[in-house]
Amino acid sequence: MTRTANLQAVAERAGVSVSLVSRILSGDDAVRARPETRERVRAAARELGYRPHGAARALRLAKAGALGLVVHDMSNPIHAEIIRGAQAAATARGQVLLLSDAAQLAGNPDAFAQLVGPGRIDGLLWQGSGESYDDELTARAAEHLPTLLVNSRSRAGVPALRLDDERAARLAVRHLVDLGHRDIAYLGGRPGADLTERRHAGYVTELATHGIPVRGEWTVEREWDAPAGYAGMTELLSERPLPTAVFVANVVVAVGALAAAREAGVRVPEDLSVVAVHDAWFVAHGAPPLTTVRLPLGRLGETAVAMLLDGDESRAGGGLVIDTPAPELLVRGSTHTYEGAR
Amino acid sequence: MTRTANLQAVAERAGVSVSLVSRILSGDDAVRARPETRERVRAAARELGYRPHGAARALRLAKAGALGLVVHDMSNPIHAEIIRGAQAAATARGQVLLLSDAAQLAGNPDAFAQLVGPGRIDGLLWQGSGESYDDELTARAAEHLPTLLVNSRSRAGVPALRLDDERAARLAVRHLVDLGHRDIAYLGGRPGADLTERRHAGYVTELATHGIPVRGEWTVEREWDAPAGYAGMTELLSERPLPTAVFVANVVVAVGALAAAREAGVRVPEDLSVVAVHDAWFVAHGAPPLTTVRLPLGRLGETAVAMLLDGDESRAGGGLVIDTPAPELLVRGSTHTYEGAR
DNA sequence: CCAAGTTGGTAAAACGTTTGTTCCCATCGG
DNA sequence: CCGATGGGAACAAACGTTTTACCAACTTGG
Repeated sequence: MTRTANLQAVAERAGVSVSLVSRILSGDDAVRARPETRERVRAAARELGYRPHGAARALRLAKAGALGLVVHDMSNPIHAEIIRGAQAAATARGQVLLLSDAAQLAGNPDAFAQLVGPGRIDGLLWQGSGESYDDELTARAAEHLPTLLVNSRSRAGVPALRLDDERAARLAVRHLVDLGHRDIAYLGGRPGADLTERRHAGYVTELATHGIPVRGEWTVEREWDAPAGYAGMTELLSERPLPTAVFVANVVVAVGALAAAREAGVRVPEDLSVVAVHDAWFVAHGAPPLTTVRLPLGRLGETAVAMLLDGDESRAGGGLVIDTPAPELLVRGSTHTYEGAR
Repeated sequence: MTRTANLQAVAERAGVSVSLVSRILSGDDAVRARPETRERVRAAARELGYRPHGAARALRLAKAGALGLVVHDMSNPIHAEIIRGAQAAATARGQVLLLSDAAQLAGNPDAFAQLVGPGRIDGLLWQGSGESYDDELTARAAEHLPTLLVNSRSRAGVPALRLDDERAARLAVRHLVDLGHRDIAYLGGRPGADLTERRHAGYVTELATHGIPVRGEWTVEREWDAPAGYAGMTELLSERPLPTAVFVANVVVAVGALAAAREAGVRVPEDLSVVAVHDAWFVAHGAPPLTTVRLPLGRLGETAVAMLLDGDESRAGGGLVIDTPAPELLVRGSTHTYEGAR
């Protein structure tokens, strides 16, 4: 664990000044040096195993070379997908990614201050969940740093990037309609969250397009997790008349919903068709394999990083929709033609 | 986005020197200052919204205040659990976590150099997958940084932390034996990976304890993902005689295995009992809900961070097993009493 | 032969901290 | 009355970079 060589060590070995080494190694073409000198410097750097000191460079350049990424639940595969995209974009552009958890940050002011303080990160990506502290923390961060909300509409004046949730919802609902369903329920996420609202809007719009009235008792919103999906589906199954199909606003919720249907003895897809927004590897292997609408989550992460690095985040001032690639319907085993009254 | 105040600004406002401000704000009790001076300094800092500059501090202290965490697949819920634990421990101890992807690092030497170079991180956690580049990269990192392999045995001289896989395997197998099964197959992960080897060892040992011979054709190893589980189970189901129970070395593999059984018309648990290592939220809602053995993955992440921060990583020189809390059997719906010959 | 330009570099400041050392002044013991 | 002590604070160096400004030695044109 020997102390790594710095510029001065390289300079001494090559018999030149520190400043010359810096310029040559950083590929500064404006500097005038003999080819043989350049080669000597490079050789010295190589021999000593020189690697630039991150903190020193960050200090001098007033650029951390890092981006912060805050998520509120890593075990959610949806978020993992966003992280992966952000990670790839950051690495490709020579930046590192600093990961943190929203709930932990909310409970630890010092950690938050450290993260958004000067000299740590050059920009912040926030994948919240609509918790009350999200707005406060992101607004505070935005005072000091380029900040971007991810998978959300713009809140508290902070720019945001999101997906075309309404279109995804319409695609899913239209699939059900195409199969002959007219009694279609909506199972959402946390009430009031804009994700569920936008997907509900798509659901309503698509039904209207086909002249199908919306029944209030077939709209249930609980939370973004599987237990909520279980409870929500249980509630839907207590309604009379029963719907013949359910549009679920999130694949995680759908996992719980499928379990509830199974326990209630309702067969999917024979008795009830189910389609959900977002795809995840494990629902493709479920019983039944779930029909889903895939959205470009990875692209969302990539784009967010790119905008932050390009200082372009104000373009998303009022919220910006990533709509390519377009939402894609993946038909699997949880949706089925409506066969008429049972 | 105004430039944040530095120590000098605070010093001027309080009418004292920079060094005094630094000492007072860092709570240095050795410095002698009048209480009124202290208060004046603190007030000035508060009014100007002073927050220390991360890079400057890192440079001066020769401590980055950050730990690197490299994982090889974020969408794996097992890894998410480890990350969560590491994240919590790091935040609690005032460190930030720098996340990176093993495969991306392997393909991008510059990114790797930047990550492990001086002034970025004080230590490295590596959650690999047994890829060939893992050994090389971790060995290189270990030359410069305290490095710890996570969920692996010690490799290439790099210290490692792992869970009690053998005990977990024995617990799972014993559960099957207790249910009356004697024809128990093993479905593992990537052949040669030490994770699958240790779990296989537990399987063999536990069978031996009960005087049950091991049948070679009932041991199948493929990969650590669901498609491999599907293929592996399909292979097992082509054997004659059929086993009455399968111990699956990983919950992700088990998801694919269950799908294969379903498609083959083999009922779980009536025809075949299945138990897997590791727990994940979505298998609790599956059909059937999967019986699993939970291991303290979060604790693994926490401990790794703690050891790195305490400079204790050499204690794990030859590999160290985290065995508390103990593996826990979660009996759900995928295991069933053996009812005798079918 | 000399001024001007070019070549090949060097010196030094600055980024914001932390910390070992020094300095001034008042008080106190003798 | 004088040296020692200690309280209260300032000075200055250092961490490793980057970058602006500068300089010495040649070369060249007239």
